[in-house]
Amino acid sequence: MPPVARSQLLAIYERLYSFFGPSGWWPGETPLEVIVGAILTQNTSWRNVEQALARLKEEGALSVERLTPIAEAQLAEWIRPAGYYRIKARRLKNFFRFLQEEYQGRIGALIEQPLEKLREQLLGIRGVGPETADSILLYALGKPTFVVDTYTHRIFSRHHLVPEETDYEDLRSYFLGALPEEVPLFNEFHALIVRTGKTYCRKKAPLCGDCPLGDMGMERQINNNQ
DNA sequence: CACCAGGCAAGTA
DNA sequence: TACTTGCATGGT
Repeated sequence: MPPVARSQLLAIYERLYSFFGPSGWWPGETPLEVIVGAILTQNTSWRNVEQALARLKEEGALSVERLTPIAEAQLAEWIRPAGYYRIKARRLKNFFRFLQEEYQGRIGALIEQPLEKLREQLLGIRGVGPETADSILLYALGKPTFVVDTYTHRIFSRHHLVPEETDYEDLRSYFLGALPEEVPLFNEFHALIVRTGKTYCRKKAPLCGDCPLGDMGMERQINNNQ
């Protein structure tokens, strides 16, 4: 039996959806913009990423044709507001090299590939870890994977819904195993988790008293204390 | 001023 | 294998 039972997980989803309403994620107009945003937002506030994306649009550079051959130093300068701009320029170039070499620069060709093969390929790119890979798969390509992030771990471990030591792949497996395989559900659930984390589950100043999850998870905590 | 944000990889023991 | 550190801007 997984740490999070199916019925409990769906109840949590319903609670969050009732509280926040639909999220409309991912905030990006094209698959390419979603992919670039996924790399730029690594350990970085979305507000900063927006500035970098806006700059790329101003420069007319937000396309596969422009980004594939672009000079890394030039790209770094344009994405500077997103932070870690040198390493992220390298990571973006790594992605576009992969896209060119494996798929002739065609994002449409990615979508035809099976989920697990594509996930392994993305994880093989330097600078694309599990969260970035799953974000690209779900939000840019519409594949049925679940995106885990720091908020997922923080919220679920704080509510004693999973053990503190649960890692990324374990959390992803729990969600995938407990939820019906529906892209819109995976999409909305992750968005709701991030919205919950931003408002009610910060690293400091937790504000757990006002958390929309209320006391969901307390039963498990009592069980653990037996 | 300190701390944090929708990670990831490289270095160390 | 299991920690630790570097990467960097911008908002609270």
